[in-house]
This record gives sequence, structure tokens and C-alpha cells, in this order.
Amino acid sequence: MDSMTDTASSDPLALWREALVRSVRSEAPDLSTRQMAILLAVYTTPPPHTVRGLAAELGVAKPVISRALDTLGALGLLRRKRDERDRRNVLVQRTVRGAVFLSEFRDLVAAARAAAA
Amino acid sequence: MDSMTDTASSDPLALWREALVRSVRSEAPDLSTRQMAILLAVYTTPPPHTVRGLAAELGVAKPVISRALDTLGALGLLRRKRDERDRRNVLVQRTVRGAVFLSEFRDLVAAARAAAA
DNA sequence: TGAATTCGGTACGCTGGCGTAACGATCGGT
DNA sequence: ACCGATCGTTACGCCAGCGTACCGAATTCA
Repeated sequence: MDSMTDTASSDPLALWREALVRSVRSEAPDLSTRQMAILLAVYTTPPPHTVRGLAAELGVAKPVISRALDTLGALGLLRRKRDERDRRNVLVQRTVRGAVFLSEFRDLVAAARAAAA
Repeated sequence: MDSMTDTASSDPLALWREALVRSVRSEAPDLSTRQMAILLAVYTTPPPHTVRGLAAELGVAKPVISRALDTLGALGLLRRKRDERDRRNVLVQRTVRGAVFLSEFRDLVAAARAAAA
């Protein structure tokens, strides 16, 4: 009855495994922890989101955010927009594609929860 | 009352965000989805775990597993061992360091759940 | 207006992961 | 003892991310 090896366990790790395995098996891009954290920060916390703000929130250097925005932007999961109030700032905005991606991810977690319950 | 922007929401995505942000802020290595899925598969499903088995389970090519084992092994999170019954096989085994890492990750998810509840 | 500050991005050299294709080692069957 | 199949790894050329340092644009304040 080792909880670390019990597939039917309610251990949160089992849920994470189920969800991640499903994500890998799907065609979803193989994002890093940092990239996923940025994406979720943009979509589940209220705007505005700036490069500096995200860097501070995650405790990483600015170029990390800049590069992640390049990649996530190329995937169409979010979008940059100049702040017209203060043109030094970049506002990170949501996209339809990003919302769809995270909606599917939410479903995937729900399915994992059902399977690992 | 947009659930996508409600920090106190019980949306599973908010929990994931909290957990991932905490992981990024900690000194934990920035693993990819694939790497984390492999690690969790080894630690939350019963052995034995082989390269081919993990590749099939995740629906990826063998070299993906081989390289991930290199990296995760270098981090001390798991270990390779030759199968003496059939020396073609490699058995992926757990390590103390890996168990500690996942235990901390579990705590981190629990803390995130408390914060995002 | 001129200097100092703030913001985001880029350059650099390096490391690590990718997919495909090939490889050596090991096993099973005849 | 051979031959074919299976296992995991490695080679290849390529692309993405790293941390540090620096850059230009925009803003603030004296």
C-alpha cells in the first residue's frame, strides 16, 4: 500500500502525472515550467502584465520573460502591445488561441482527475 | 466576475499557476513537460520502468527518453540500472534525491492549494 | 533642456533538446 | 552457431534557452 506506487491514489502527484502524460501525448507544445507559469500568470491574474512585473513575480531576469514572450507569441498563445500611456512598457495580452489552449488544458486536468480519482 | 481573472477562483488553472510560480521562484530546475512527466511516471507508477515502456506510455521517440534520463540522472533525480535478466533492458530506478524533490513538489502543490482556495 | 532613471530588447558564447538515422550489444529461435 | 529481432544509445545538423552585459527609446525631474 505504498502511496508512491498506487496508481489509484489520491496523491496530488498522481493527478499531475496523469495530466502531464496526457499533455505530452497530445500535440501540445513541450513548454518549460517557466513558460507555463508565465502563460498561466497572464491568463489567471488580472491585467496589466508587463515584462518587469512578470519577472518580479517569478523571480527571474528580464531576458527570460522577453524570450518566453517571443516563443509564446510565435505559438500565438499571447501577444505584445505597447502601452500608449507610457511607451516604455509592453503590455502582455491574451489571444483567442491562448484561451483555447488553456481551456483544453483545464479539460485535460479534469480528465486526469477523473482517471486518477 | 470573470473566472479567468479571479485570483481566488477554484479554477484548477489557478492552482496550477500558484504551484508553478512557486516552483519557478524556488531553486528547482526548470524541467520541461516531458521531463516532469517522465519523472512522475517513474515515481508514481509501479516498476519496472524501461526506456521503451516510457516512450510508449508518453507517445514519444526513444531518444527523447534517453536524453531525458541523461539530464534527470545528472540532476540525481533518478538512476539507470542494467536489467540482469535481460541485459538489453535498462531499468529506471528512483533515488533519494528524486523522492525528496517530488516530496517538496507535493508540499508546494499543497501550499498552492491553500493559497488559491 | 539636460541628466538621470526606467523599460524592454539584443548580442554574446554556451549548453541542452529536437527528429532522423544508424550503431553495437543482447537475446530468441531454428 | 547462425540470423533476425529487439533494446538502448549515439551521431548529426539544427534550433531554443541560458546569464551577463550592454543598448536605444521613453520618461521624469531638477
